[in-house]
Amino acid sequence: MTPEPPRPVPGSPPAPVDARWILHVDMDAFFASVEALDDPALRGRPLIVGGTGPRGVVASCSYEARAYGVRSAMPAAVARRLCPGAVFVAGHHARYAEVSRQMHEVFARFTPVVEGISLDEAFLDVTGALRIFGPAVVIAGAIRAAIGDELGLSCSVGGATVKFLAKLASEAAKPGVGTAAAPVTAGVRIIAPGEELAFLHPHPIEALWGVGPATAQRLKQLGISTIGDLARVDPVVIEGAVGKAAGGHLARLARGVDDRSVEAHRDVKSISHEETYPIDRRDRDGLRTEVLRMSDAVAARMRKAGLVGRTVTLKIRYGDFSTHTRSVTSTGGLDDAAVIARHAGALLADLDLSGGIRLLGVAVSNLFPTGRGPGEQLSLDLDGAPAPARPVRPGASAAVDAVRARFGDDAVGPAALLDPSGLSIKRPGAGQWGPNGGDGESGG
DNA sequence: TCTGGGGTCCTCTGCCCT
DNA sequence: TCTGAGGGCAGAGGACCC
Repeated sequence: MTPEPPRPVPGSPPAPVDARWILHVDMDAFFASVEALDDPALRGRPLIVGGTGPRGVVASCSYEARAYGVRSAMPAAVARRLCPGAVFVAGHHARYAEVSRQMHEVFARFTPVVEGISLDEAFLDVTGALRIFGPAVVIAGAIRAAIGDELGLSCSVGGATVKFLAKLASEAAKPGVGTAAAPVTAGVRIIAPGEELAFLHPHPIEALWGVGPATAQRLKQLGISTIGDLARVDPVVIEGAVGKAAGGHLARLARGVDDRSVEAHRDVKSISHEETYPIDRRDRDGLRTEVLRMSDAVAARMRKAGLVGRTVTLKIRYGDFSTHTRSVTSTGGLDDAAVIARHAGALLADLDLSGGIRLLGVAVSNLFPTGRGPGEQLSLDLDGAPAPARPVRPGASAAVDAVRARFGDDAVGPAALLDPSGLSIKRPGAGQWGPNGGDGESGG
């Protein structure tokens, strides 16, 4: 397909065609916008996508909801209090993934070098496209127009010669953001070479990628509150405050130095599944069944990705929100639900559950492609005694995958996961943003 | 106000081996 | 044989991102 004819964005500086140019595309209120796209009745209303139960959080919200102070990652209970009239939607992850694929089809018309950060964000290295489509500002405008015309969605695009500045620029281009010194120009903000530090230094340190609440607190104790402050401090002092790796990295960013490239492909390092329960749990037998269910979910995703792993990690979070992990590393690769569950179950057996746990999770890391790493997986009996090593073979797991591919995820699974009626199998995935409260939609 | 789920990366500590 | 240093690795936890 041929890209849209480029539309110049007024007010943005021209970009030289000989520099490296990176764009950061960030969809505006993505999940909420997709919901409103699919259901016109939701348009123009305060809309909150996320967990609707007592322990849910806000994953995305419309700009109408933001006007009430609702923000992403906010507890759903707080959001409901701030905006009682909001419509709550549990969300449709598969639909968001589908729209995300369509976004990437648009990106691919402009450059093959696309790094997806999440469903709604991506970096694009458009250096090679400059001579075809024009300067970065024109490409940014064309992408934004194509997303709007073809998908019916709005996005913000930032552009710069380095990655993290492109991201900051897209945030500056968001609706409602902008100052007299740095006005927003139609959802596009380009940081021209030479303008970097003037744009960067007034930002608070929290704007830097990698500075969260804990790091910001430490830096503020040193009297550092803006990126400009950070740039004026000796990097050794920063390293002393936040550690060598992070300190050196932040010191470079504060000077506008970021040599990271746009990576079109990144290897997956771990695959996990975790869930928060509506009320704290102490039932060890029930939790062992949960471990099996989560192991089944993780194993299925690993096999789908063609990966096996060596390290199994069990994660629990107690009622007081303290989080603990226990892990074990096997000598061979594993991708079988029963084997993962036995490792995780043995780790669970060593933990004290008397205080009640709110979250349980199973993860597998140390991943490598099937057939490319250690060729055996160690099996543990449920009582923790190791069983003889056996080769990794498709066997029963492959049969399960084949049945699921043909008849759906609920068609087959471990017998222990049958519900009391025996008619259906509990599956992972419910409660993407925390346990839901009931019908998944309320309010209005 | 009370904190999801799926990730990555870093630091620290302890153990084992040389 | 004992001890200490140093490297590599595993395990655990923390911080951060979207």
